[in-house]
Amino acid sequence: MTTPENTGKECPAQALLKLLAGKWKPELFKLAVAGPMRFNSLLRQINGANKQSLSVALKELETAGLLDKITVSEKPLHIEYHLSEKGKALVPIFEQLEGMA
Amino acid sequence: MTTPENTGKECPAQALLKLLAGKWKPELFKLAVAGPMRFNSLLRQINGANKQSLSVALKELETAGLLDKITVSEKPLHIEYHLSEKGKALVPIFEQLEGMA
DNA sequence: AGGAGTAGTCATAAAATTCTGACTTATTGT
DNA sequence: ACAATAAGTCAGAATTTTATGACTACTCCT
Repeated sequence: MTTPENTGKECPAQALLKLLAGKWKPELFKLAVAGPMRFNSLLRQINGANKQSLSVALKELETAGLLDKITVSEKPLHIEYHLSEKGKALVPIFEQLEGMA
Repeated sequence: MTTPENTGKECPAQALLKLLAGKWKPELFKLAVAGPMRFNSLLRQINGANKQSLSVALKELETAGLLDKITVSEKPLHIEYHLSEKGKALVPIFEQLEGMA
């Protein structure tokens, strides 16, 4: 018993909920559904957001496998964040949530 | 316009997500699905939880209309927290989330 | 009348999240 | 060569969330 608390059997939904509820996350998710996103654009279009938080949020969503980070090696050479398959699977859940809010 | 940012058109899912993701919330929700809950019992059975946070969490869930607070005027005279209809409507969403976690 | 149980509140403290502003690295346009 | 754009990182500050421990008020049992 190295950890007296939370010894494993935690709520499975907990982690996912916390991930999705973080600041700017739902915003990002919604935008990702609409199409590929780019860092600096997000910074401009999401009123009030700051680099740091967006950066962290994107990284978390990516780590969780909800977003794919893609380097586009063309013309202006940039990075795009796309909704992954796993991310798309969450869309109906978001819709239900919005439906009952 | 006390708040210069987030002037209205926010993600509808945002608030609900934040509500559900707070500490002990999923735990409480799960227990509420299993049956009526009582304050001191929760304090004992939820390892690591503290009065204050539970109190606040219950109040928030109640305010959001997910739990009903019922005073039982019988024998030992106590209070019970029940899952409301609105709360029950969230159950399938939780299940889906758990399914993909 | 005294002790235990139930359901909290309150002020304060510690911890986690989010924000700010300065700085970085690489690519592109003129 | 220089400035702008793109995509960040970093340290420190401000804010928000959670946790602690002490205390209240009411009921129940003996």
